[in-house]
Amino acid sequence: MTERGRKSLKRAQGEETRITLLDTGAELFAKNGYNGVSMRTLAAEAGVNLATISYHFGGKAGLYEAIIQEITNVRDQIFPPTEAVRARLAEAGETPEERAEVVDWFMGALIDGLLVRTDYLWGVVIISRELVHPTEIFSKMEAEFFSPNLESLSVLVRETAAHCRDETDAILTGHLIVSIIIQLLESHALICKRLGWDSYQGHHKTIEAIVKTRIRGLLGLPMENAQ
Amino acid sequence: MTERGRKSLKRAQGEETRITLLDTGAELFAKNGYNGVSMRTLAAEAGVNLATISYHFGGKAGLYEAIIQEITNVRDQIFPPTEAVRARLAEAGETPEERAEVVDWFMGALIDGLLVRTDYLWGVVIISRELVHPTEIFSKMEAEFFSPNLESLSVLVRETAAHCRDETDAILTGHLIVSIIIQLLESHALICKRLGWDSYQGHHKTIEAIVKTRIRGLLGLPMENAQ
DNA sequence: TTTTATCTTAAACGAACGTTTGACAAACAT
DNA sequence: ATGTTTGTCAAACGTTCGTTTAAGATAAAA
Repeated sequence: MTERGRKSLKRAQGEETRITLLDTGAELFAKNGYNGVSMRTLAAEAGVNLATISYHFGGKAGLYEAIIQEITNVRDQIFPPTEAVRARLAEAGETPEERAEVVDWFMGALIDGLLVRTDYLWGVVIISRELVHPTEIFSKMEAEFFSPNLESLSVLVRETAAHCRDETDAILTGHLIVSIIIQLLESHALICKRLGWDSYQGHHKTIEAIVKTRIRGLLGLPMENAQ
Repeated sequence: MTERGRKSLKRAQGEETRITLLDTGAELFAKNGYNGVSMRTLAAEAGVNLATISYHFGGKAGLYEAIIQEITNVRDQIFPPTEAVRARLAEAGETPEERAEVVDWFMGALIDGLLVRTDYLWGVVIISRELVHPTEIFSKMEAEFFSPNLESLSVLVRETAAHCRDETDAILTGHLIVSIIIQLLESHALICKRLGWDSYQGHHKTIEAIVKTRIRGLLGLPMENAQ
């Protein structure tokens, strides 16, 4: 959410305001929930006038939906799409270690897109929060965000796991994997406190190595050479 | 949250109202977040007058804190406490399969306390939500709820896992395990939709078998005989 | 019965909410 | 130069929020 158009000075000003509101809104909504953020604090935090939000997004709900849309737009930059997974699987060999390396690649992409790069962090937290109490936008989010991502994961599980009973197992196990990543984002305060860290900064490699190893094991793959 | 005193008719009336408010509040706060629930809708949903909430709990914040306290009070009924884990580990043998059976027991207790019995479901969702944006009650929750539970888990990991690099690995892996259970609660709507289920009802055994097997693998233990 | 304590209730309070309005400045198009 | 579009702003709108008050109802204690 950092690029901006260069059409004209006046347009650029408005676009910059739009981006500022999307970024500020994502962080505040993720931290405090939709109802926990007032338009006045949001405007103050973004350094704009109260009415500017309604001007650009039609209102509070409009801004919220725009933030969610922003995430679904860059979905494939975070989660490797199903075709990419299939391609990678086709290239790889059939030995357990070779299958495991595909899993490493997938988890590496996930960790890089969500833990290392933090551009879309708050957006993903917002979306994952919507799961607890599905409202009318749930169907849209399910179709445009969750379903494709979890499809990638169940393909990965089905084609790599050493122990996979049936389709239910593949789908549920795919969900278990994404659960781990989501929760790494949401409980980063608790995890850092327990590990004596200030933040994940400087510990990405440690986390990545542990998570990759554990996911390998979860899929019944060799845990020794996670990379 | 179902037992009640029998001191007198009048006292019993008030206590019943208290319990109704705790139950109703837990569900509403879990689904909509603290700021997403108004005292008027809460009172209407519980079938009591608006002022009754303030009478019993001092206000909205008081009810919220009472709900969280309710969960920390029954913490050990959900998460096996550290001493129970150590005792079980001491009884068990040293073979991988015997270690794995201790893990099965732990996961069975967790699934039973949170997925099968649903008394404390909403409370746990509320607590896990507080993780995203720690406030002043975070320290209290960390000390009274999370720290003991995660201590149990890191002991379990340290004493059973076949691949455990160091203390960081044990703590983080313990967190990965609880992440899976928490997310099973929070995203039950999405999971059921993906699996074509109405709810978890009638599928507890399926979930339990898959989760136990996957956790065994995650810890580098034999995945064949999960029970 | 009278008194007291416990619990519920309707009504009102000020504060904060999301939204709308109309005026204003700056950069466009003609 | 002139009118239009675009973006920002302060002020006010009606609504809903959490809280408080004072009165009423019921069971226990005197």
